[in-house]
Amino acid sequence: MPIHSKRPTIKEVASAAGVSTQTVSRVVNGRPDVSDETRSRVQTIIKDLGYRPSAIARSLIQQRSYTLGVVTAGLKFIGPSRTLNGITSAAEEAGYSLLLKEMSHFHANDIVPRLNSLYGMHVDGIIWAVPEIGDNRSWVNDLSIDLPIPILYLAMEPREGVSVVSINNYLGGRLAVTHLVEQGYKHIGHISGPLDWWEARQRMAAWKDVMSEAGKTIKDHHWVEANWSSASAVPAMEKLYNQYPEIDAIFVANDQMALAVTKFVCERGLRIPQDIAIVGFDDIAEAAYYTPPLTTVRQDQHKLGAVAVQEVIKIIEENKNENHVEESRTIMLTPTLVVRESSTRQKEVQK
Amino acid sequence: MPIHSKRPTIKEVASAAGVSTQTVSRVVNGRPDVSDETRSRVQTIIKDLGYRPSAIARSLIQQRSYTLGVVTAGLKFIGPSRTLNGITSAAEEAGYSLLLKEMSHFHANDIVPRLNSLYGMHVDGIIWAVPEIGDNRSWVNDLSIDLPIPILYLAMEPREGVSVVSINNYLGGRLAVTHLVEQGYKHIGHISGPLDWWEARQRMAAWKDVMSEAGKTIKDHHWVEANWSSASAVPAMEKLYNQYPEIDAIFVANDQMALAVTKFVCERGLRIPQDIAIVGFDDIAEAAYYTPPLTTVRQDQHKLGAVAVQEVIKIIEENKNENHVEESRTIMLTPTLVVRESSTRQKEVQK
DNA sequence: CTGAAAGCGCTAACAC
DNA sequence: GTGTTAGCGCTTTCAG
Repeated sequence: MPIHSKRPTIKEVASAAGVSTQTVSRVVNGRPDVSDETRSRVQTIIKDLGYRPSAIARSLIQQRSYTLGVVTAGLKFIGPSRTLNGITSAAEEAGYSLLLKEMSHFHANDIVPRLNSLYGMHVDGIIWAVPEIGDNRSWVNDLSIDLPIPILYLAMEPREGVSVVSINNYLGGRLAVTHLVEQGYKHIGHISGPLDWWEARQRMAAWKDVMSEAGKTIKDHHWVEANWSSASAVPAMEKLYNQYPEIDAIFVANDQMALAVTKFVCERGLRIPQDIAIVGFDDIAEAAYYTPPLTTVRQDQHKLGAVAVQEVIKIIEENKNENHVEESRTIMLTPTLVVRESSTRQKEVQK
Repeated sequence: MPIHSKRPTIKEVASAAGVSTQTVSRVVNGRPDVSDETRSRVQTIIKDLGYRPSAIARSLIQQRSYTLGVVTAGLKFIGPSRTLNGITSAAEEAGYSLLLKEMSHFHANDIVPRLNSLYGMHVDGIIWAVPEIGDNRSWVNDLSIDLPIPILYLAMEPREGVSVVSINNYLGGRLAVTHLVEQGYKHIGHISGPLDWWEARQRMAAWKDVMSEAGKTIKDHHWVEANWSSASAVPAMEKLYNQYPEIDAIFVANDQMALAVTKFVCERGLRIPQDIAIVGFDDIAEAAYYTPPLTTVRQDQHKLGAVAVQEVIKIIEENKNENHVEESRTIMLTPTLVVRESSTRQKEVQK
């Protein structure tokens, strides 16, 4: 029993079994060209010594680590975690390990050390799972930091020459606002996320577009910007309600903010959805348990992560073909509307 | 400009600079014993060639990877993610990389392949961040899977011979129930988490203990078991309310379930906290925006993760001393009570 | 079916 | 200051 002993090497196994390291290697890798007798003897020794092959020595010689680098941000929020959850399960399934880096803030632009660190550990590909905010994507076409491995980007505006997997936030926004229009609401306001976020801009653009298609004129006092948090939505909602008293429905850019809006409306003695309808975005697990249950746009962030892993592995495999020309791809996942009580003024609910 | 070219090696840099690989190594590692002239020449070449040192080759020779393995579960929930967030930031600060594995379910007992995989990648230590559930810790004292690197366990009952960092759930439960007793509530029920979880049992034990210390007799119909989710709390609360109609306060084992309880109470036309008080556990970001804002026990899961990293690194460092006897340590973090409106029947709120 | 030699990219130890 | 040698643990290649 190897109690806190040194790591046994393939050499030790070989000499204990009276064979060459080659043969041990063959056994470990399940190669067919070993006699059954030798195989079982070696396997016994491996067990006895507690031998575990070194994946990094293998990576070094094979120039392939079966490891993916993941760069994320904001794990304390549920969105990025759900995505990471999708990444881990797809990676596990595909037999890849994951090297994780979290940026300390969303805006951080010290990209190069992260990239170098991952590349130095011989990752076969990188998933850049930090959302697009401000100019934090300015480096993607910077040739000086180009790496000989693929990088797949999540949650950003599709771009020429890079591979991207995103959820279609614009479509999600359209689903939300169209639903409110169809329910007969006339004065539909918006509480947006921080507008340096691409996703927040997409959701807001959808609100504007659907409203003008419905023949309404958007005014500046019909919306307020907040920062995704429940806390930020309180003053935002107060401001919006004061400057737009006719408001009878609100498209809130995420469910956390919708919770605070619900509280505000409830405290004013207004009824949801009779006086004011609310539609959120995300479909967090709690949304169905708000009072009343929240209509919201469901985005499958788990799938976002899983697809990212599959795509980056696909690119890695393709690049093994010498004469393969790497081409970038863009995938947009489609969100869906989940109708609950917070927005159904009319009795005939279309589920 | 190295556009998707091969990884340049130290040898190529050396010959391009007309020096030995040793000298390049010295420059890369910032050793002082290189002339300024040589250093700058080498640095220029490194830039030009886009050379990035191979961390795994370095790990191989130094027998030290500056990488930690993290095994987690349930990233789609906010608790484990907050802990992981603490782990990533502390690891980053300490200069360690992270290899992440997520168990597909909390109960999973295919421990060995995970451990071997991490060990095979030469991690210097492991943080086992899966909560203790059922017998999913039965292996910790199994000598046959003992590794020559330290494993630090999170969120489990302290045990002889292993290092553990946990939050004191029992104390947290005491804070919650004591508060309700002090507020003058007489019929304090409990909705527990799944009782195969150590943390759920601790919270429940605290409820029982404080109640009997207050001279109350706990009956079986005073509590119901649920499974942490808002969804599970709906039938649980219905059952509890029916079987215990005198109930005037509830200690709910987490904030998600407390949300559903809030909704239930609200829909029955009962007032919180006048008719029924609610205290949760976790202090998720949204708890302050429930209607009414939720009194809850704050556990600093971010810190839990950060402390885990610091501790495991401490053990790694200590083990470098030949004659150091590894001793296990137990750290218990202390939760705090956050009093909000959902439990303050008396006007004089002690903040 | 099995083994010997070479080397992945790097650094420790020692020489000069 | 700088170079040489050896080797971390493994797999590839080729020989037998």
